[in-house]
Amino acid sequence: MAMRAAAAAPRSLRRLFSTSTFIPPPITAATPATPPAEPSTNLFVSGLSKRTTSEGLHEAFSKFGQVVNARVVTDRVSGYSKGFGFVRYASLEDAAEGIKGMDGKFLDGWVIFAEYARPRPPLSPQNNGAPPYGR
DNA sequence: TGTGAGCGA
Repeated sequence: MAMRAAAAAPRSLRRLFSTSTFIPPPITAATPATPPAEPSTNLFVSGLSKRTTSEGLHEAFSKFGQVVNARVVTDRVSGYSKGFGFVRYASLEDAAEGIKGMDGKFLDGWVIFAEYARPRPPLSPQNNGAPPYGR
């Protein structure tokens, strides 16, 4: 009565068992999507309004933790906001609270997203932190 | 012009 599911196995799965090459899609491999970075005091905030400034970020994120520094990325030529910024907290726990307290929330009329910033190598002092594309 | 999903000079 019951043993009929095995016989009625999906034809699609038949190939997987007949194939000698067991190559399942690795989950730990590089994913096309953007994986969340590891916990850090540096937060990456996106979805900011063009009118949002670093002060707005600092005040908005300071309500969930001690913000050491907040900065909105702006264009050097035009000076306009790029629509995202960075917020650095005093500790990792404050950063986590800031993410859970501001991620998916409204700021300046726009829904913003807060997450850990990607690990980035520091600038070399020998180059005085000058951009590689600046002769 | 800065109505876009983006990681900083």
